[in-house]
Amino acid sequence: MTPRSPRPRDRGIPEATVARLPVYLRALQGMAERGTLTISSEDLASIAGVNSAKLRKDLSHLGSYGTRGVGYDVDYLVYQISRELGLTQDWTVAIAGVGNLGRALANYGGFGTRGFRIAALFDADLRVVGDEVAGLVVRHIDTLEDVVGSEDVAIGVIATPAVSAQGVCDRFVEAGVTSVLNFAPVVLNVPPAVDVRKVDLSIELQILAFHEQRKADGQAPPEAGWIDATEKT
Amino acid sequence: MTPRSPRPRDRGIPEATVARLPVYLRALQGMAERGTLTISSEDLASIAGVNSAKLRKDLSHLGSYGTRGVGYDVDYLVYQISRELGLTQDWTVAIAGVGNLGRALANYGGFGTRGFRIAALFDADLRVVGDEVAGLVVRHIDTLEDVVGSEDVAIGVIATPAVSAQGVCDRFVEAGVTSVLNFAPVVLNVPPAVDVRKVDLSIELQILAFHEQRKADGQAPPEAGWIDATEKT
DNA sequence: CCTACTTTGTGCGTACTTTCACAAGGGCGT
DNA sequence: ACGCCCTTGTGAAAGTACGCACAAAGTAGG
Repeated sequence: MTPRSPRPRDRGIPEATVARLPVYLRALQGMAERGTLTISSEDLASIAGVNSAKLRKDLSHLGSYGTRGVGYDVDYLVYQISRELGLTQDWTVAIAGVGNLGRALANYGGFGTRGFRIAALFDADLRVVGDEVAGLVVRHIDTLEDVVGSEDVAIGVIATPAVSAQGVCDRFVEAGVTSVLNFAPVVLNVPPAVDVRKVDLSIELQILAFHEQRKADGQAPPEAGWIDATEKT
Repeated sequence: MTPRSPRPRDRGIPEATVARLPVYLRALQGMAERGTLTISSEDLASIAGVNSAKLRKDLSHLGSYGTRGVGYDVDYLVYQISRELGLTQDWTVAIAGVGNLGRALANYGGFGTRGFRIAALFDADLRVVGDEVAGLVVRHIDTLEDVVGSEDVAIGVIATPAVSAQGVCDRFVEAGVTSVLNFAPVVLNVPPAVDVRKVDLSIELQILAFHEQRKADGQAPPEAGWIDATEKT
C-alpha cells in the first residue's frame, strides 16, 4: 500500500473531501498557534465537526501522513493540505461591486493571510469610484479588462446587483479569469473551462425555513445530547 | 386543473433536492413576472443550470404538478414550491453583528420579499448600538434574549467576528432559536435539534484555488461549448 | 525482545445522487 | 373520434459518499 513513491499525488480527490479540507486546515492552524505538535484523528474530527473515519479517509487521499499509535504532525499536515489546495502559491483576486457586501469582502482578514491577494475593486457607480476601501482605490468597471490582464487575476468575485452579474461575469471570463465566486442571486453562464461557485444568502435561508417547517409540522424531534453541528452543505 | 389527490405530501424530500428548489423558485418567479404561463422541464432546467431529468425528479418529489405534452404551470409551481419550502408563512430573523457584512445582509432586498422579516439587529460595539440600519435601530447584544423571546425569532444570523460566534450562537439557542445561519469562520456547536448552515467565503476561495491549481498543473482542459455553470455546491 | 496499548488506513455494506432511457399521458389538428 | 407528437414521471443503472469495524503498524514499558 502506497509504496512511498515520490508523490502519491492522487489526481482524483473527491469533491466532498476538497470541500472539507479548508475546515481541517483552519482547525489545524488553530492548533499550531496554540503550540500543539500532534493530534489524533478523533480529536481533529471533533473540532472540525465530522466523523473521525471520514476525516481519516479524507486525509488518506492526500497520502499517508499519519503515524499509527500517535496521530498526525500538525505542522506537516498544515503544509500538505495547503499544498494540495494550492495555497502555497498566491492567487490574485478582483472584486466587482463595492456595496456593503463588496466592502465586507475587501475588509475580510482571512484573505491576505491565506494566499489570496486582492488586486482591484471595481464599481460602475461614479460616486464610489475613487474611494479608498481596504487600502485600495476603487476603479471604474471599464478598467476591468486592463487590470485583469496586467495583474493576471485568476479569481473574479461578483458582488454586484443581480442584473449586472452576468455582464460582469462575461467580462471577467473574456479577460481571462478562470474561476468566479458569485454572490449575486443569479445562475451564471460560463464556458466549461471556468469554475463557478455561488454563495446565496436567500437560498440558505430558504433551506433553513424548509427544515424549520418540518420541525413545526412533525413535533418533538429527537433530543439527545449536545453534538457538533453537521452543517450540511 | 390538476384535481389531485388530497396530498402526495412525501415527507422525505432529499436534501439535495431541497437545496435546488430555491433556484427553481427564483427562475419561475422571473418567468411569472415576464408573463410566461407554462414552461417545460427542459427550458426551466436550462435556466436553472441543471439537467432536465434531475429537475423532473426533483419536482416529482413534491407531487405530479406537470402536464405531459405541455409542461408546468408557472404560477402553480411557484405556489407549490413556496409551500414546500415553508415560504407561505413568515419567518422572523435576527442578525447579530452589524459590521459591513451585517449591513449588507440587513439591506439585502431578497429578505422581506420572500417571507423573511428582520426583527432585530444586535451588536456589542457601543459605537454602533443606536445607529439606524435598514430601518432598524441597532440594539445591544445583551437584549438578545428579550427580543428573541418576545418576537419569536426562529432564525438567527451570525455575522460577528469568529471569536464571538460561538457565544452568540449559544445565546440564540438558549433563547429558543432553532435555525442558525453562520457567516463566521468557525464550526459551531449546537444541540441536535438545531439546524446550522454556514457560509464561508474563505472556504469557497480555497476550493476555487484547488481547481485553479489543477487547471494549471494539467494543461489544456477540454474546451467545447458554452454551458450553464454547474455551480458545485 | 516481547507484550500491551494506541491510532491509522481501508475493505465493505448501505444509503444517497445523478443520469439515462422509455412507457404512459395528454393536447391538438384533422 | 383518431392518431401524432410532445413532455412528463420513473425504473434501473451507474457513480458518490458515508461510517463501521478491524487488521496493520507503530509506541511504550518491562
